[in-house]
Amino acid sequence: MQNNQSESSLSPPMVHVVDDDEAVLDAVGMLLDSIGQLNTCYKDAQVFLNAYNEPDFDKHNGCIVLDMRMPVISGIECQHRLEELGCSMPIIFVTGHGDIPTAVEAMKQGAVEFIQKPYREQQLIDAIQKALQINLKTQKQTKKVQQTHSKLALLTKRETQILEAVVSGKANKVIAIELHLSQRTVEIHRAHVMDKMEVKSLAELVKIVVDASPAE
Amino acid sequence: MQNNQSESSLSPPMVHVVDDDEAVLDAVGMLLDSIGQLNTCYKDAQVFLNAYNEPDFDKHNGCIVLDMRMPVISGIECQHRLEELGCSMPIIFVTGHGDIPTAVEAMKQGAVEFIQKPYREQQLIDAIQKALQINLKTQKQTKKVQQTHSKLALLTKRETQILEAVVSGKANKVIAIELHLSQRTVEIHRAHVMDKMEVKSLAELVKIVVDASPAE
DNA sequence: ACAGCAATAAGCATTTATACGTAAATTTAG
DNA sequence: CTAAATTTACGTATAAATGCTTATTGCTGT
Repeated sequence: MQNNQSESSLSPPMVHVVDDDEAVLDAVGMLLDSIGQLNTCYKDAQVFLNAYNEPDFDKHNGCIVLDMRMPVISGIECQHRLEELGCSMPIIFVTGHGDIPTAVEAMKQGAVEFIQKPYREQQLIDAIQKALQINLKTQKQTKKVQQTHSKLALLTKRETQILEAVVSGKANKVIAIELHLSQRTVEIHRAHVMDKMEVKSLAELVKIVVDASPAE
Repeated sequence: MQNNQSESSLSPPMVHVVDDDEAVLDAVGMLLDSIGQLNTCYKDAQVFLNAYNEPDFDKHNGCIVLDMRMPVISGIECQHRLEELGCSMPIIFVTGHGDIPTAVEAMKQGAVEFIQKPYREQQLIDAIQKALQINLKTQKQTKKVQQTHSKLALLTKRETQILEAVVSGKANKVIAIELHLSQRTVEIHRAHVMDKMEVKSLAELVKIVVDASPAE
């Protein structure tokens, strides 16, 4: 297994715009073009989801602007499908005839904005900017966690055991007794752990391991 | 100064109801009484905030039902104040004449529900139940974080400085040079930090400090 | 003004903990 | 069977924790 992380944070983010009203779609597309923002437009949710499932589709770098009221697959439905597909891009909803329960539902599902038509262009641009900022932050965090997991995968069983004990704050002496080992053996495993995890201090080790743990 | 954290996770949760309409307030109070749910009613946000700032007020065990439209201090304003006061109780908004932007704003600020009047009683009960569940889940974490902050507040400037350096992984020797101190002085401050933070190992220290840091 | 206290700083000595280098034996998995 | 993993001994060096002591500063209450 290798490090297959591409440097997505370096490539420009894509804004995916989904709206069944072609006039709106074109307008938003041109608006984004005018500010030099990379974008792709989709005439309905199904077309977007199909594109999303293409192997070369970047599922994590950018954000999504979703119209609420669309035929066949609604914005909310699309949000749910994306959730299931593990999409990490923030969603901005745009709607003409929204009601409060729908807006609340969308926000509870994690939407970053819910904008009503008609809106000022700047309003949408601000929301997109904010969404992209959130996305950038998520990406960095996710990347770090994945890198830590790659390193953790390189540890042997014993090393993992020692790592857990060390991170939980036990002294080498204690670990040695608990695992029926000599102190020297613990020291060597510990040194290997520090090497493989690419850290120079216990503090760093604890931080990256805790960060990459279940609760987050 | 002592450990003044009570074992709130063991005591029954309190539902705080804030509504300027006395009829509504009484009705909700009785509804909650009828299902055996501990509750306190407040006739406006100021009364609630005053109670909140009483020293014996449990700031973390329960949830809050907030009316949106109230004189002097609105629901949203109250939410903001509570946020600033470090309140970790989930908020359920109830409103008669809400609009989408307000609802979206409330949800963005972390509200768990936004219910429109008139609502079915069961709807409110479900929301409260869900809020209390969320509260239970986050309580232990929040409690730990606040306890850490209490301990951090007991540190002197120097000790805080040393803490930061230690947590960032620097050796005493390095810290001594950077702060123009002798190693012995660093060792003493460090020992005081360990005492005051009530930890026995560097690993524990790093964990509680990182846990209680801005990014969370 | 003076005594008392907390914070800060530091020296000296001791013990414990951690980090490595060298060497070698055993076990395990491909 | 070979390579990687695991284990350990002996020894040295650096780092950290701790006890005891001293001293300066700045604030506080009488």
